[in-house]
Amino acid sequence: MANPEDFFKKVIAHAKEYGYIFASSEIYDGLSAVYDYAQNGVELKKNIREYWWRSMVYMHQNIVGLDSAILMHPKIWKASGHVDAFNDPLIDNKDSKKRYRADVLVEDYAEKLEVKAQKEIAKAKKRFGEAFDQAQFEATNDRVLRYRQEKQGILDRLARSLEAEDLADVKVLIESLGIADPDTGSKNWTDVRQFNLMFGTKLGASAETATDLYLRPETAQGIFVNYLNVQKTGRMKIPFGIAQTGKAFRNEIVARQFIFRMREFEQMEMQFFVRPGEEMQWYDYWKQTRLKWHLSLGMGEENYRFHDHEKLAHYANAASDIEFNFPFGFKELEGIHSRTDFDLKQHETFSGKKLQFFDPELNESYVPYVVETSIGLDRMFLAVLSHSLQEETLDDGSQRTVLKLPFILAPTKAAVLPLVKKDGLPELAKSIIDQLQWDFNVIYDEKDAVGRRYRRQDAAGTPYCITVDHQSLEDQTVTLRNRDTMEQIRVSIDSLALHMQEAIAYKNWLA
RNA sequence: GCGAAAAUAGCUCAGUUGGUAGAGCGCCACCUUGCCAAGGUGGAGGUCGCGGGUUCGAAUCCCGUUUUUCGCUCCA
Repeated sequence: MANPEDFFKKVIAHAKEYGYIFASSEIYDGLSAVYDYAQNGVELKKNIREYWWRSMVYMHQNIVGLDSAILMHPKIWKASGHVDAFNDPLIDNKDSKKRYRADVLVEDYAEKLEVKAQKEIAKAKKRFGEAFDQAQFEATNDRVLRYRQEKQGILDRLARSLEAEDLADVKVLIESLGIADPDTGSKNWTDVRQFNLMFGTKLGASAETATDLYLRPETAQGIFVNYLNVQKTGRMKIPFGIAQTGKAFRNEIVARQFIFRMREFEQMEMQFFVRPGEEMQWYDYWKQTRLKWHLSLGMGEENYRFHDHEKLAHYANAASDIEFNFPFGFKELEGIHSRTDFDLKQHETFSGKKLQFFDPELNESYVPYVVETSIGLDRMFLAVLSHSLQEETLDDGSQRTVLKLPFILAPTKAAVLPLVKKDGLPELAKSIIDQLQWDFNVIYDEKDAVGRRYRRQDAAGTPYCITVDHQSLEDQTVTLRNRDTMEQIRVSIDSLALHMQEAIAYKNWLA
């Protein structure tokens, strides 16, 4: 299908046309980077969530679920580092129209001074050869001392300004140092502005007494602050995990690429608590286990890859992404992080409560290490949807648009179609609906020629079409058509549920 | 948030130098056909993204604004 950009547009158009995703608040011109899941979208999303939940919670005896609140005590975000880390001072260059983090610009400048100092040291080393005493040189050389002093002065002032939230002074600092746009050399800067990436809200109805709260920017913290409750009431022994799905919110500066990056999104996270020192083997275990889960959906091994992080976040000692081949290239779909004991330790400090686990085998208490798997449900949705949308050329040269969703994830499992809408065929078709709808999401359609109805279901992603014809009235058999092969088999009405069950059994997919 | 482009029916689009909107598909009803989309007849649906301005008159010209797309910046 043409080029990736056009294809991505097709995915978006298809998502709307077939009732998967609508822009939020559309009749009011929409709300930037917020989307609603439509009648089919909500089913697909629910099925993906269920597929994840079963693999995590039901298939692991030592993993249990949790549904913590979106609103949490504001101190949690202090402890987690989000209040600091999600506050970036940004500055724009008016000429190049590029945006930078103001603190990074200053830090880069300071780093250049260090580079100069290092050059002096290297020069001296060359000059003096074997006899060179580096420590002594660094302590006495005027130039080195001056560079280092200046560097420290700049960093101290930056730290003071940021601490005091004096953004004007950060700009003064940038101007007085003559820092230029690294790309263009322009020094024409805007003011420094603060961007808070967390959504704020208020607890309490009256404005005076209200407390400032945040909508959670990740679900993980709800697990950390509950871990000991779960461990005790569930009699969990390390290693064990807690899984949770739920909404999280971030004020992304630029939200783009359809549902890939939204301001309100849903995460599926599992925090696995392990003995300190054993985190790397569990990290490897979860990397492999999670990749296996993805591959079980049959969307092609070549469309996944690991991306190991070089630069680690403040809380992690190892981190890797599972990237998926989206229409706009390989992008992060899931993250597997070894979070150490950072979060729990932080919560011990901020709450003043002990968050230790007593390990009876070792006969000692410790704060567990945590290995996290965190996947964006909306991203997974986009991965499934974009991979499934295919344009086929049939043997007779005609075209067909088919949404080849994994059967187990498809919103509607079957459409029941009377060949004609007379002679009692609709009545029989409806009685089949009555029978199947206890176990499957099925729909009825009698409009238009049957071939047309097949194509309509193909485009909507329905795996099966069940057609009732005149023979059905005589021998209680119908045809069962497979979306992907377009092949039909004649089966008895009684055996329909069995055929379908076989095709969407978790055992046959997850195992 | 900055820059560029776009916005007309559910979708894809047309609309000539300004003279108060059309097509195809889709949708609904009826008729006809009946196993791989696009038969017939009839019908519903648009104050041309929104708000101002110019004009006797604006979908069309001007300004602002919102949203979308692309590029930049950001993305534990």
